[in-house]
This record gives sequence, structure tokens and C-alpha cells, in this order.
Amino acid sequence: MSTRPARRPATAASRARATAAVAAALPATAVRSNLAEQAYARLKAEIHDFLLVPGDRFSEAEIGTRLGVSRTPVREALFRLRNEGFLEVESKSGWYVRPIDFDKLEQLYDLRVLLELASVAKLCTRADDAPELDALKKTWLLPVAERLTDGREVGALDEQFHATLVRAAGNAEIARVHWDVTERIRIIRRLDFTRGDRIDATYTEHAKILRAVMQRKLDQAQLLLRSHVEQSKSEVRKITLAMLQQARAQLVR
Amino acid sequence: MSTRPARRPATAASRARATAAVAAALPATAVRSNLAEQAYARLKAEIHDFLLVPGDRFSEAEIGTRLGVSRTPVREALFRLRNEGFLEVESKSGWYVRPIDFDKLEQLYDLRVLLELASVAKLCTRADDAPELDALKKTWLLPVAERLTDGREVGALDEQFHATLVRAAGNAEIARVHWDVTERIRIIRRLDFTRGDRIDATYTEHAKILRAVMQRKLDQAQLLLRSHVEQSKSEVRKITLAMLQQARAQLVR
DNA sequence: GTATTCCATCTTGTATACCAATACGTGCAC
DNA sequence: GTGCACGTATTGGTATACAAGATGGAATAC
Repeated sequence: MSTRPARRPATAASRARATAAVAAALPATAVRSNLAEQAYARLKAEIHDFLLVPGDRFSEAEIGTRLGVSRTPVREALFRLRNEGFLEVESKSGWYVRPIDFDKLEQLYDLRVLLELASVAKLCTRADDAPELDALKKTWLLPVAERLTDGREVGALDEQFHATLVRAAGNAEIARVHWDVTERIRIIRRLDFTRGDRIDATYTEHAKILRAVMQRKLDQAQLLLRSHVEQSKSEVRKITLAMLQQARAQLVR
Repeated sequence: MSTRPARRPATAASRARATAAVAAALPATAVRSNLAEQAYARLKAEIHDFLLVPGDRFSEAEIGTRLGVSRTPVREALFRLRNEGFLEVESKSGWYVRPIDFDKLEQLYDLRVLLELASVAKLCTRADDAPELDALKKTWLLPVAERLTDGREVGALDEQFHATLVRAAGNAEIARVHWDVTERIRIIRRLDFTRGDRIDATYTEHAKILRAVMQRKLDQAQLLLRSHVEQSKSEVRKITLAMLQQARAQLVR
């Protein structure tokens, strides 16, 4: 089996969708005065939003026209996304979005668990609560009535919950690596927040973990955290399988 | 205190040294037909060899002339090195080698310990020895008389020892992160192999760790590994302190 | 002597044009 | 259907140009 994805050019429709969505998201990223940086952020967002789907092929000129910039900043953005594992280039042929590698995702989940367990261990040996945890308490220790229900919002908060736990443990390099992992699993992790019961579960599990950490119950906190992430991992696997079948169906049609 | 390093342009002497050393090292890296890739490898080697020292400032054109390529591949290499934390750019002003951040290095060492301990744990739960360990046995379980003594060689072997342990544990993503850490601490880790007694210690400690893993003595293996790396960490700290004072003395002179 | 201002120069960020090498699709011959 | 030739698209790299802004030093003011 070739590693080369099937030729599937981005459709005019997907391109239109992409342009519209990016225009809406632009104000948030446009603060940086750097065209390459903007192109990078926009392309990454398009990948995470499935506007650029794995296997899509495109050329540098195409992206340049669509984003309204020249090849120079586009190439810079593309190379960066390639180094981060999102894109791949074939010389003299073109660029494409890397296919989802489920083995790699599982390994990233395991790395994530490792980093988060170590962080919790660090937090549980502290005398006082890390100040970073205050924001988490406000977000996750809420009456059920005040919980958010929008999957997208809760998904972003979920990322922040785990990233904050790691950051609070005090090792900035571990936090950086953990954030890289977060960005690389985001594309499928988001699918986990399309179901209401998973959102509820996220709230109750985060609350339990937080309380265990606050009470310095290390073993319990680690057990809860591990099963929380493993659950997400296996849920994601199921959802992604369905997604794959759907994608295949569309191709066959 | 400003984060901006003092202006210290690369001297003509250091540039000459760099060019010569790189020419010698070129055959190893020139296999890749990509100018940007070559530039990247050469610049990274120069940084690791202290031919480009932290604080050195330079321009894209300067590098291009020195390496004999145009700005395009140079910029690609520089941006990649920036993303990896080796360089920094100031708009309209120039590039410089990032100063050594000792706190960050200590955090990287802690991350390294974390990853290696987890890998050893994985290895100790396997029934059979991972095949990757065979090469390690050949290299480290040697009669004293057959040991290598060149610090540079042993340093490279040391990197391989730890990287192989992690790779053998089977998680390629963890191995990738661990290798990134290796590359980022290389600049000071090398200083640890300038002393004969540290080279000897490396041999005996690696042998002990390897034997513990082969006998599935997890606790012992982890204890040995942790103290081995921590030793390296503290040794490096001492050596680097001396190095700093020397660098400061040169500045004051 | 010291502080300030001004100006020439340098550097990045970006655009543009151009070229070589090559991958690819298409149509044609068979 | 199969193989082949050819035109086209695409990356990788070079060169050039220019705007905006940083820098450093000279000239000036005090």
C-alpha cells in the first residue's frame, strides 16, 4: 500500500466554506502583523475544522491566491505545518493534508497520559494549591444548571483544563510538549464533544479530578485522570471509525 | 533586564573556524539533495559545536554568502531552527543564537527522566527482550580494555543508548519527543564527556542499567537510571557555571 | 563633556519574475 | 487495453526590488 493519499483536490465548495469561516475567525489572529504567521494560523484552523480534510491536495499558488498573499509567506507557513506533522509535500507534485494516523494518535494519547499523570503527582506533593487551579475551579465546579452545553466551547475548555493542570505543575517544557500533543490530537478530539452525554461526563470527571487534587489524594487523582483520558481515547476511536466509513461512502458514491 | 542579548557579531575568526569544520562535516549531511535541509543541518551543527555561540548575531544575507546559497533556503533553515528554539529573529534587525537558558535545560532534563523512566517500565513488563537492546549490549557490556575513550564518540553513543531505550519501549511519538529533548540539551551535555572519569562512570552505569532491565528489576533499573541522569544534570551544571565565568571574563577583558 | 537629533545604512518581510527539473495527465498510436 | 510522447503544472531555488523599521554614528545643541 502506497503512503501516497488518493488524489482528491479540494472542491470549490470546500474552498468557499473555508474562505468564509476564515474570514470570520480572522480578527482573532490578525493581531500579528506577519502574513506568514496569519497564513499559518488560518491553514491550521482550516485543518482542525475539517475544511481542509486529510488527503486534500493543493499547490502553493492556489493557497496564495485564496489567502491573497504571495508564495513567500505561504511557503513559510506550509513548511512550518509540514514540520509539525500536519502537511506533507511531494517534490514537483504538490502539497497534501496528511492522512489521520490512528496508531500515532494512540501513541500521542499515551504520551498525554504520561505527562498529565506526572503533573498531577507534582501538584499533589505541594503544600498549597497552585494559583493556576483557581480558574479551573471556577469553570468546572459549577452547579449542573450553569454548565455550558455547546460542544465546541466545552471542547476548548477541556483542552484548557488539561493544559492548565500540566502548566500548574511548573515545568514549562513539559507544558509546551503537552500543548503540541493537544494540537495534534485536536482534529479527532473535537469529535468527542459532539454528544451531550460526553459533555456531561467531562464535567463530572473534571470535577472529581480537581477535588482529588485539592485533597491531595494522588492515587485517586491519577486513577480518575487515567480513566478519563482513556475513555476519551476509546470514544474517539469509535467515532472516528464511523467517520471513516462515512468518508469512504462519500468516495464510493 | 532585557531579553535581548548584547550585540556580539560573529567574529571573522569564528566564521573561518565554522566554515572549515562544516566543510569537514559536510559529506555526512550532503546526501540530502535539498539546499534548505543542508543549510539547516550545517547551522545546527555549528550551534552544537559552539562555532555559532549563544548571542552571536547575523543576517540572512551573511549566512547565504557563507553557505553559498540564496536567501530562500537560508530563511527556511533559519525559521526551522527558530521554531525548534535554537535561534531568534528580531524584525528588521537580525537573527541571533538564543542564550542558554539553564532553567529550561533543567526542565528538559526532568522531562527526559520522565520519558526514560516510563520507557524502562514498559521494557520491564515485556516477556522477551526488545531486539533493539542487542546493539546496546554489544556496545556497553564490554571488558574495560575495549571501551572507547574519545569523549566525542562516547557522547554520541550515550545519546544513542538513551534514545534506544526509549525507542525500544515502542511508542514512536515519545521517542520523537525524547530525541527533540536530546538535540536541545546536546549543547551542554557534550561538556559532560570532556572528563575521563565521567566517561568511565557512563560505561559502568549504562552496564548496570542494562543488566537491571534484562533481569526485569524495574525498581532498580529506574533508580539507577534516575540517578545516572541526575548526575549528568548536576555535573553539567557545574561545568556550565565554570564556562559562564570564563565567557564573562572574556567579555570584561 | 553630554545629550539630542538626524540621517545613511542595514535588515527583515513580502512581492514578483524567472528558471530547471520533474511529476502528471491526456491524448494518440498500436 | 497498453504503452508512449508531449504539454502542462508544480516545487525548489535564484535574483531582484521595495517598504517599513531598526541601528549606529555623525553632527549638533547645550
